[in-house]
Amino acid sequence: MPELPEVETIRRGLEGLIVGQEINSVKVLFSKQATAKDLAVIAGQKVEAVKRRGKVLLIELNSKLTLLIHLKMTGQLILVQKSGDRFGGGHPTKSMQDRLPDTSTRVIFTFKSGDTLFFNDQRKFGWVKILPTGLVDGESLIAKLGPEPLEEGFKLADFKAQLAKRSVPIKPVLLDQTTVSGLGNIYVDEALHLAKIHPRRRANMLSAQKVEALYQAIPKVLNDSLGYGGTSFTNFVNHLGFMGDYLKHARVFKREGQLCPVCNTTIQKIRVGGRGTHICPKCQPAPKV
DNA sequence: CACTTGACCTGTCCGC
DNA sequence: TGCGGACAGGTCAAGT
Repeated sequence: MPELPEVETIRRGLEGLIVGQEINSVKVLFSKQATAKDLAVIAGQKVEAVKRRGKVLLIELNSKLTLLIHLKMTGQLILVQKSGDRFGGGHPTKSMQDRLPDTSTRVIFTFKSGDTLFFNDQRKFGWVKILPTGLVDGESLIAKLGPEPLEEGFKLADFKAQLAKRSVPIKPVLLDQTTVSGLGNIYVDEALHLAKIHPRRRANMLSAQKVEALYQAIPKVLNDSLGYGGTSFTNFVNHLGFMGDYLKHARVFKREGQLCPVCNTTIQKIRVGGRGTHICPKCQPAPKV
């Protein structure tokens, strides 16, 4: 479930807290998601930058190595700081300290400072791996990613061309990371509602106006969510263990039975491409087919 | 090649 | 109360 806004929320949080810190040790508790032998080399290295590509978090280390982390659906990355009062009261360091590690903890990174970074993942779909920084762009998943929707490289003309090539419903096209990177089930539903497009409309049948509305809706919903610290409805928490607030402000996602914020029609939940999908039947009229 | 389906996992919820 | 089954959804492999 962590999509672009959730991973970016974690990235921003971690960036301010671990850049410059030296890693002391790494403990792998579940070897299918991370290889202890490979990760051992990062002991003694310093964090130089925390980046993101699509939904993948990239922690760059000195000696030109990068730690790649994908949270998939239930992954969490939580930093427990040694000194709980370093950033003033109120953050959950104390309680997280008591709670972690827990049964979903898969990897534990310990810093020289005494801070600890926990990679938790209830469903074990996520992964942690280490690569030479120069090979990150060629990594199988990253090499295929489409443009970052919040950056300059996301161009209307390219987006149009991508959609024109696809005859399937627009929803799976947006979920496909090669079209645009970072979207998942939440923000696809939100963007399609904002653009007033039914998720079953064929991508190559959308009018130029609809494609443009969608092109604008995508960064809009992502930025809105970033402003609320992402979306939490099952597992997502940020780098300090806090939940995101976007769901309270969502347009349609997880709101079946409630009223559309635009026209007050009852929101429905349907299935598109095997995915639970939320729509306003009035704002997003079904294609004729 | 374009597209669809199943697998990977575990916790939760629903109906009986 | 317990149990089977559906469901949650990101990505990849294998299928049509």
